[in-house]
Amino acid sequence: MYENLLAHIRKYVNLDDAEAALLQSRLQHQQVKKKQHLLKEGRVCTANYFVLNGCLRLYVINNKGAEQIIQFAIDNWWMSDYDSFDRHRPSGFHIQAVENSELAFLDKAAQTELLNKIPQLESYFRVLFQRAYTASLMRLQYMFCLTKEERYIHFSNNFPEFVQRVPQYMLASFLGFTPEFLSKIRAKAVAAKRQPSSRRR
Amino acid sequence: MYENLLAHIRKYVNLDDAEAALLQSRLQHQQVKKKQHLLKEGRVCTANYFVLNGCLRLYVINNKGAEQIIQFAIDNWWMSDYDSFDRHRPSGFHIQAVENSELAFLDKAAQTELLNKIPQLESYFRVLFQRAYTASLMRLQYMFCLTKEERYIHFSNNFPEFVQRVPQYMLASFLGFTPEFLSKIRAKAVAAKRQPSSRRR
DNA sequence: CCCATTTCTTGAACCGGATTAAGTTTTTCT
DNA sequence: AGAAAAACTTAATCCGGTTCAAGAAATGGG
Repeated sequence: MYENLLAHIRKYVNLDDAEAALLQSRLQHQQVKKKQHLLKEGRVCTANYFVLNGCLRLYVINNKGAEQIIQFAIDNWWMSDYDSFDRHRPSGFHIQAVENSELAFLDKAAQTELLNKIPQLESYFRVLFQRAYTASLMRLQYMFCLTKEERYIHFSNNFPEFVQRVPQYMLASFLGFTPEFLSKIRAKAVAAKRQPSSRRR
Repeated sequence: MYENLLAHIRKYVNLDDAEAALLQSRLQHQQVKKKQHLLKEGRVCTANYFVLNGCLRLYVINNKGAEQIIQFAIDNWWMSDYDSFDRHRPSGFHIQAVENSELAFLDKAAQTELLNKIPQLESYFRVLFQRAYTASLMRLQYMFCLTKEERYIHFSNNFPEFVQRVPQYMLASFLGFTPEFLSKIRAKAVAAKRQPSSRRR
């Protein structure tokens, strides 16, 4: 059980058998069906979720009542509202399954205990948060420096499998534009493929 | 020396005298003048900087040749290109002093040694990166959900001192719009203040 | 297998904010 | 103090992308 998670942790730090056993004894397992919520706005986020397989999304409802996707989590990613989780404050986010998913999770007590008893986990999460922060700054850079069309092209070149995996309207939301505009970009790309010479005129 | 930094660390974790002494022995000190660079695009980032006082900015040159500010660091903030720093890869960023600033910094060897010898520092940085990541997701949320004018108003309500501290064209860049547009927003705000009743018509 | 729901597409009208260009004010340096 | 550089303002024009509306296609649950 949780072999994928243990393997993921061991890519970054060493865990002896006792530590792995302790960790496994505190991990909880959850199956969620597509569209099932793990967190709703106004509730306190009580878990740090690890996606064994499947896909989650974290989103807000904006002032026009529309869903705005802030983050996705796929296989081998952690997801939580860390501010709500750590400080026991009501969350402004929703977390929902995009696909039927299999999750491992730690509640707050388990997370705290494990960080105390297994110092390597502090290293593990330090590295993960450092990378998540770096990735998030890169995302801000793309938001600032690229047009919406360029952002879509860049993203679909870098994560072609992911583009196949989620509905287009969710991808549009994540990239910061409308589904209608994404349709237009794709229509343009198809037209360009059909008559490649026209791109050069 | 470095009392501010030690105090900052001790807000999050315990450090005994020996650990504090070890840390201080590895910290280096640097004064930088306004506009002086700490990192230029194409170079490897060799330090993790802590701002004792002053202000730094991290920016890129976009495809139109203009500076795009990604992040600021003021008193008691760490700043680095962590990807470049950790993996010894050429950076795509510039780091420059916005004001004359006093810095403490750790080079890669010192950072590695200290993280190994003082496990609490892993906890300290884990917490800081977790918060930085959370803050960065909030920033993405504002980028997605607010108009540029709303973003300026929100930011200047939340960080009024900071708005006073940096040139307007840098603030405009950080918030993702042009200096001309910021001028327009401010002109509008002044007009509204002069004739408050007109806001209600 | 079929109906309901979800997702995707297309086009016309519109708008938030960029661009360009010129002038003004403020700061800095000697 | 005086000149140069840096920072800010204003206004006209333009465009990337949204909004709105309606229909078409795909998906899925009973």
